[in-house]
Amino acid sequence: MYAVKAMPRPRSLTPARLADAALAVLDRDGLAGLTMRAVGAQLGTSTMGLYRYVADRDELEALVVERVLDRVDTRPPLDVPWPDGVRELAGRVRHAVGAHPAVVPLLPAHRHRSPAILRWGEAVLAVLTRAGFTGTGRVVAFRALLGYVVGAIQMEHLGALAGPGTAAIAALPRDEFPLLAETARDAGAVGPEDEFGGGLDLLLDGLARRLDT
Amino acid sequence: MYAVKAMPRPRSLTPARLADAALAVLDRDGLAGLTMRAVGAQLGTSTMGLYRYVADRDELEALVVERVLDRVDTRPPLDVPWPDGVRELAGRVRHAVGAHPAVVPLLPAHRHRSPAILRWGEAVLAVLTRAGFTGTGRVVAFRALLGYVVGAIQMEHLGALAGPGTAAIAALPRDEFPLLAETARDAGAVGPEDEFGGGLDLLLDGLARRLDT
DNA sequence: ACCTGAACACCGTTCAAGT
DNA sequence: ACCTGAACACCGTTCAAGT
Repeated sequence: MYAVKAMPRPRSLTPARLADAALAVLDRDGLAGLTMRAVGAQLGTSTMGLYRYVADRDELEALVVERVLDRVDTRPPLDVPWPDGVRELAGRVRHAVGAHPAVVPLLPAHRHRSPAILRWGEAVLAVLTRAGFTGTGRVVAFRALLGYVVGAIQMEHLGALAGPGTAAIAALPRDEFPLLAETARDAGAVGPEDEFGGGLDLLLDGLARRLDT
Repeated sequence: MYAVKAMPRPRSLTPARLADAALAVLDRDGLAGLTMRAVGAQLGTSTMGLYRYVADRDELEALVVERVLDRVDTRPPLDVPWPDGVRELAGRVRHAVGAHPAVVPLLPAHRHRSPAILRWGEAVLAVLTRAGFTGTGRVVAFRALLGYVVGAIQMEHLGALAGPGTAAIAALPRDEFPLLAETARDAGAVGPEDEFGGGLDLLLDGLARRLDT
């Protein structure tokens, strides 16, 4: 009979539980409320307990970002025309982020290291490659889509034209910003969905032209 | 002879000097180093002295953002074909931000309230309007351009494909992210200038198609 | 009127101590 | 091995006091 190794005390937390708690705090109290102390309290453990699972606050943020993005389905839709495939993939990210808007300010800084976003990027590239993009053309296409999706989602949630900012802009001095005021008024007729989709369609049309020639 | 009002002691600072000092700190020490204490030290005044010119840290950040964006020429280029006009305006913002990359993380939060960005938006709309865009089509065009410019500039400086991130991505497990690895390798042949311009051209082509029909 | 320094209520994180 | 609380070095900001 072998000597039984002394059982180490089981860890009381899991990365998943930590991520859930941090996201709950973020949703409830916003980014300013997301502190190590608050997450500790949310879990009923000491603040310092978190450091057993996470090296620092930065890693906690990465965990929250991943918790949000991990939900997006990253299987490439290859059974539809490629523009529809791109629309579908872009829409999935937009939808996942829309469920937790407080995470938006964290996205730019943590995008690189997110496995979920990497999987999503691979899916976008699968669709683009199937469509016929290669080499530097594919690089530009991919970067443009990524840039647009990142920027548009941010605009939607930290909104200038859409959302609460619209009214403020529509009230701008008409003599100094006549076109901006007019455009803000017109913006009322365009929902956030159409705004996101409309801009994406512009990009997709531009991409389609590259494929023709 | 009138009684001379007691001269109030002249203010020792100006908003411009404050903005300059804050930008100098930001350029030197990065966003984490931009503190009220550091800016006070930079000016040789007390920390609390700043509060006479700025309500809080948020306003200090807005001042820095404005200091960077105020340099962009916002006269609409109406003497060239409209796509060139848009390229020119987008390039000016990109150039101004490129001179102070540490300001990038501050842009999304302070974009709305920046007079410089409003003037820039007015110029973009002038070009678009001259090109023939109106109503909701103009709204979508404007928002798409804004979203792309914001997103692409952010990508360039917090970079995923371009910059230091590229090498990391190129070293990804080839079996899990084959297309991402391939694309990152191809990205070496595309400079940041071409990447920004190439994506913008896609958008402009899409916009041109809207005008034809 | 303008500026200052001490003090307060927070942070993230180090570290020695508990079980 | 795992968890804790006190303590440290920072923040932004309030407030009473100085000239």
